[in-house]
Amino acid sequence: MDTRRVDEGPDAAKPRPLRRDAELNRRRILRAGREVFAARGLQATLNDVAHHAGLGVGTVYRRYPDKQALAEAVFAEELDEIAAMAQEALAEGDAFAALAGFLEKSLERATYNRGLRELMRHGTLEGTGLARARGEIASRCERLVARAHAQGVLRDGVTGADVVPIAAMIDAVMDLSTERPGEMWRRYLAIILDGLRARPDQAPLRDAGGTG
Amino acid sequence: MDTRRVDEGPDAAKPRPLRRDAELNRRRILRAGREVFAARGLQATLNDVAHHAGLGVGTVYRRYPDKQALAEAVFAEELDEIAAMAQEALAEGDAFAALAGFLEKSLERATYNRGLRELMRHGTLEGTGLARARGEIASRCERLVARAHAQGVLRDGVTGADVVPIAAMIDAVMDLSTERPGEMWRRYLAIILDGLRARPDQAPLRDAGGTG
DNA sequence: TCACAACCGGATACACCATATCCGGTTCGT
DNA sequence: ACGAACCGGATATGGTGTATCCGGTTGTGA
Repeated sequence: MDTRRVDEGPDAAKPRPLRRDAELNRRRILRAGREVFAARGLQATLNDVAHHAGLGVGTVYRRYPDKQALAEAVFAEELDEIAAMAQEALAEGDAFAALAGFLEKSLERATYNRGLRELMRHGTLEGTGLARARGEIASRCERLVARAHAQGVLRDGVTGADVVPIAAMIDAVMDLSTERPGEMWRRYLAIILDGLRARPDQAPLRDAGGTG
Repeated sequence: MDTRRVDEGPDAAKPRPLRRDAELNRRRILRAGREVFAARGLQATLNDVAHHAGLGVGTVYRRYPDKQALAEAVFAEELDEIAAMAQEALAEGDAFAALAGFLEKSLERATYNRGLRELMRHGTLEGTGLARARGEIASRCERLVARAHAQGVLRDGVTGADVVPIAAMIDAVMDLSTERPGEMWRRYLAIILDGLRARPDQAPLRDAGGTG
């Protein structure tokens, strides 16, 4: 029997604070994870992360039972930062510029973050600890789009759900170039944004629903 | 000394025709390769192909020393078919419709062909047997674009080199949906095409050159 | 200062996978 | 009918990512 927790509530689950060195290492691991996943993508190994953090593999595995756990911790932070960008965009006056600016800023951040890009390409995130942040981003995109529609600057039929595919498309352009992504993607984002703008003579945009 | 080839030219390199059964199997393999690469992508194994062809692994390895060899044979055919589509498009009167139609048709073909999509995403193809077909497609795209410019229907600054990134973008949309690609990509192709169309008030398209 | 729990390191066991070969048996071509 | 060409697929090989284990070290509270 474990007597140390006898006075905590039934399901307290309050993890005792880490020893000082352990806590320091936890941060090191998180930071290394961010850097390694950004540089080499999600396929990077916990061994890679450990080495990059200057720690042993065992140390990493003790703190994060597997890659999934570390990845969730890392990307929860990053997605929150993107959610914050969306929030800022909601403050801008020109709704089209707000939407465009959000896309540009968030994609710019993704440029040198392979892990983030792989994540947003495979989408779902259901059942992971990232669902909350993802939902927040989605709902803010929805509002961004609604605002633009209200101002009449966005083509009829455009939806908040269009943001993810657009991001995926730009990501594909970044992937195209060997080595570093470069700035080519901005060209294509511009093209897409022009296709999204409301125009007088416009043909109706085809249905958003369907098989995928 | 090999007396059988004594009267062929210095570097004749004319492979003796295959035995009937071997030739039959060669075709079976090629066909199976097409189907398997289309369904499961380039990561499919030669063992997979062999099984799908109803043949032993050894049979496949004898004909095609490795996956690369088979893949080149398979995709040379497929790229030639796409090159033919571009050729047809060059005959159409309306140059914008021709370009749009070519993109739509070729991407439609890619929809259910994972291997083809992976190929066009990674691009280069340099140093493979596919470089020729790729070059043919590229030059026809160039002509398609030039024609559209001549008719004044294409936005200033659009290049033949834009075709590959556009294809990559649509491919990314197809990848987004779990399971079969569906028809969603047509929506985004429409958006992009609208962004490509010449318009009176248009801002100049940003530079095509650069780091990638 | 001491004692012990918590922690560290990284060699290593494990499981998985694609690749490619080898060779006894079979079929084709002459 | 004879030999060359061919077939089949079990299996050797090498590489990779995952996760554990345990002897040695360090932080912490008494």
